[in-house]
Amino acid sequence: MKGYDPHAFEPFAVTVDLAVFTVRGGALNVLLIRRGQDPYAGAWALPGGFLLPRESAETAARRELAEETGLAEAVVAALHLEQLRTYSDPDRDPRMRVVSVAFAALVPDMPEPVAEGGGDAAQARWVPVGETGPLAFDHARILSDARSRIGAKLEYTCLATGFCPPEFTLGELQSVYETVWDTALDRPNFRRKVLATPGFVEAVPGAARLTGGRGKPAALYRAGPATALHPPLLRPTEGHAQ
Amino acid sequence: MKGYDPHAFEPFAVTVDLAVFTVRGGALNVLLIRRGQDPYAGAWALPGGFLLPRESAETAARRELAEETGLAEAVVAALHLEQLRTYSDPDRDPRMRVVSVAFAALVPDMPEPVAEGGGDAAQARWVPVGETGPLAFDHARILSDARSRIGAKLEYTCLATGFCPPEFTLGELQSVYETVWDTALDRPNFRRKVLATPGFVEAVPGAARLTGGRGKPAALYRAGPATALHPPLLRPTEGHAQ
DNA sequence: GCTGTTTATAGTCAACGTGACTATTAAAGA
DNA sequence: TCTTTAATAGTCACGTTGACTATAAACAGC
Repeated sequence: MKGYDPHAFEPFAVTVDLAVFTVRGGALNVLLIRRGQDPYAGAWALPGGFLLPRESAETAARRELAEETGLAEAVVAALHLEQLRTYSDPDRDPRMRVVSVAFAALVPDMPEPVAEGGGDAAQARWVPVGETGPLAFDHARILSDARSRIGAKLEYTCLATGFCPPEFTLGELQSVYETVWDTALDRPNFRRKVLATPGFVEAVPGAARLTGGRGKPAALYRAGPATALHPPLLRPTEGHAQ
Repeated sequence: MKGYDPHAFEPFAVTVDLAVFTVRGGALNVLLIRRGQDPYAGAWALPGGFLLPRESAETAARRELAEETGLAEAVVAALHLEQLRTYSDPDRDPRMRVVSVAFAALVPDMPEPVAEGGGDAAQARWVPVGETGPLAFDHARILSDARSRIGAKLEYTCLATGFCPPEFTLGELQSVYETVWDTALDRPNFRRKVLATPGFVEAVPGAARLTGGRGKPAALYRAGPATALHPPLLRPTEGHAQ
């Protein structure tokens, strides 16, 4: 089955689809674009597009992300981008056979809703997950898969810092967990756990942020070199004992 | 970028590649086939092949698995098959642009090395991971990714039973963990943990296997309905405290 | 049969992580 | 100044886990 006779295989179109998440106003938001073209014209969809002839899926995903969000290439190159899975149902696109590699990306809360790429995608905006209406193609399914993957990975990786600006307080980090998991966490316990995990966060030498907040000023932290969380930070009320 | 102008995208070939694992003789083995055709002819490779026009990647993976192993369709349909990730480097195939969706599969130790599918693949055999020489394409990378994914999933899922026959002893289950992780586990502690996890295994009503073994006969268990392991069964010596 | 080996199973104990709290400190707003 | 809000410090009991020891039930060899 691995012969390379040109008639032995079917040509497919290959796309990437991106579930780009951010935490905004106490809710987990996802980036959606309004489709301007034929299948599902006018519907909201995840950003994405076709692979160029010499692009890998990851390269294409970062390119699309830069185009769609208007972020600088250097910023996009540093973002957490994770391949989710590939969707290949024969009928997932009404027109033709399209195989799509889905990615999940995490970005800190961005100043403006979003810029717009070329003249192709009509609009782009942040929408709280759960308030997205029906989406084009199987994008609701992709979004659902991405959401649960991100939630699960917060348990045993350090990627929560990907939702935070370069310097952040432990309160901000905790609210990332609380927003993604949609649960409340005990503040002292969260703090104890995060600080007890070597390399998760590291204190910024001097400074404590006074201005905006209306409580005791919090210390600032940066993301540390660790990527995994051992032992994991399990979310509560997830149908398990202890 | 999501227009459907037929000239807007490049056609790709799409394949599936399978990392099929089993535990044989105290080692984790992977199923390899010897390529009979042009690119990398004579080299060992993971089984796989092109998607048929109306197949999803998962359907194609199960079809290839059945063809390559000679297992009955019903058996293949019940196996644990998990999408790993998609490999899309532009140069991963020297001939053309091929995007491959990789899967990992777990099978119990099978009686015979393996049957052979059509007349296409020259040979198929089980090889201990780590004793595979160089592999065709980027299959060494895929195998490596599959191996670490399987090892990680043993920690927080119940899929270890996928390596076991329908009825098994706790000693056999433990040796699956020990083989995949390549570490020794304390037997009483392993037993306590497995039995304390509701739905992981359930005792077979009557019977204890006496024949083959040369110690006290062990009780037989079946895989239970649970799929997740909460709290996880963390592997030791993995660079973390406790 | 007896004895040693092998494996399964039972049980103990201390260390650690975690959930549930309470208390204190330091800012902003009334 | 007093209240409110949030950060930080600290306590305590419980459950899980790692490291052990002990017993039971088979077989192999003498």
